[in-house]
Amino acid sequence: MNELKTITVLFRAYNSLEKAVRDDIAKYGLNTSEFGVLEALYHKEKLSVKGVIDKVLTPNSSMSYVIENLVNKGYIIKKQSEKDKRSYVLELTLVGRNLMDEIFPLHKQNIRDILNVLDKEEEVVLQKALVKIGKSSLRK
Amino acid sequence: MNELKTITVLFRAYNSLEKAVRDDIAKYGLNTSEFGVLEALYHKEKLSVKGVIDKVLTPNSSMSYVIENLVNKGYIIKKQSEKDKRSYVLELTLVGRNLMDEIFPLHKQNIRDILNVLDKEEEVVLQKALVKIGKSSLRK
DNA sequence: TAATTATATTTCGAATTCGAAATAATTACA
DNA sequence: TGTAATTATTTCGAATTCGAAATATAATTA
Repeated sequence: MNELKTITVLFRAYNSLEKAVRDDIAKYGLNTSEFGVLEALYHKEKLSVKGVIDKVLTPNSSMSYVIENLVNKGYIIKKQSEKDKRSYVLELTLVGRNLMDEIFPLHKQNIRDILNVLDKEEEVVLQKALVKIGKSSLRK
Repeated sequence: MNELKTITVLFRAYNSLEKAVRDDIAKYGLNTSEFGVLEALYHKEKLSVKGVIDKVLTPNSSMSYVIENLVNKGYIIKKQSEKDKRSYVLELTLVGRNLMDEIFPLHKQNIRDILNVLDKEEEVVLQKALVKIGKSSLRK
């Protein structure tokens, strides 16, 4: 059949899923990049800028901008590291944490509602295949 | 385990795959949106702007811009439809077609090289799961 | 046929994204 | 130790992306 079908359906699935997430998160005045940073900090307490970059999919040149916006919105604080003065440590503010306490469960449920069209086994195979693809595309 | 693992690996797989494609196509001075339009026209001969939009993932507000660039680059022509004067018909120029004759097989091979980490069966399951997810996220 | 609704496309303004180069601090190593 | 290489982050400028509103034409309906 069509040799590119897999990439086509992957791109489509990503796009509609990403849009569902984007629309959901937009209700709280956040975009996907911002949410990614908040999510990373929500789970890790403290992270350097580099630490966040390693967790999310936003390139460093965009990250400064994203972080600046989050600081301006009052959701995170940014402090120069004592040990390594090149580095800046990020942390949620109380407001940021409260926001995530509110949003995160809804976000998670929203995604689960979508993914629950898959049965358990199917989801596991999917995960494995996607991990393989992720690695495989890096080697190019 | 982690309930969000599936979306995480999906986003990662998409990102690295998309970057591989982007870098590949960038060699020819095209971005992903532009390539999507050329690809649609490469297979369909003629399409209206709407026809293209229905095939690719670019929203209409961005499409005008993408099309304008492709016209300026000399890869497509755009002509008002006789039947329906709201509509504009797009078509590859000879230059555009030659370009695609050159690029498309390489692009296809590039993607197959990445996807061939999957065995046949795995790829089929993946496709099915992704189609389900695509539909499921639209219903939100 | 006039008025209404629907469809195709563009415009607008603003936000986001990117790669490449710059800056600043740290580490390696000759 | 001094110089080079590496790492963390930002800046810059330009391109791309988006949603919402506008425009223009076509189809529907009263």
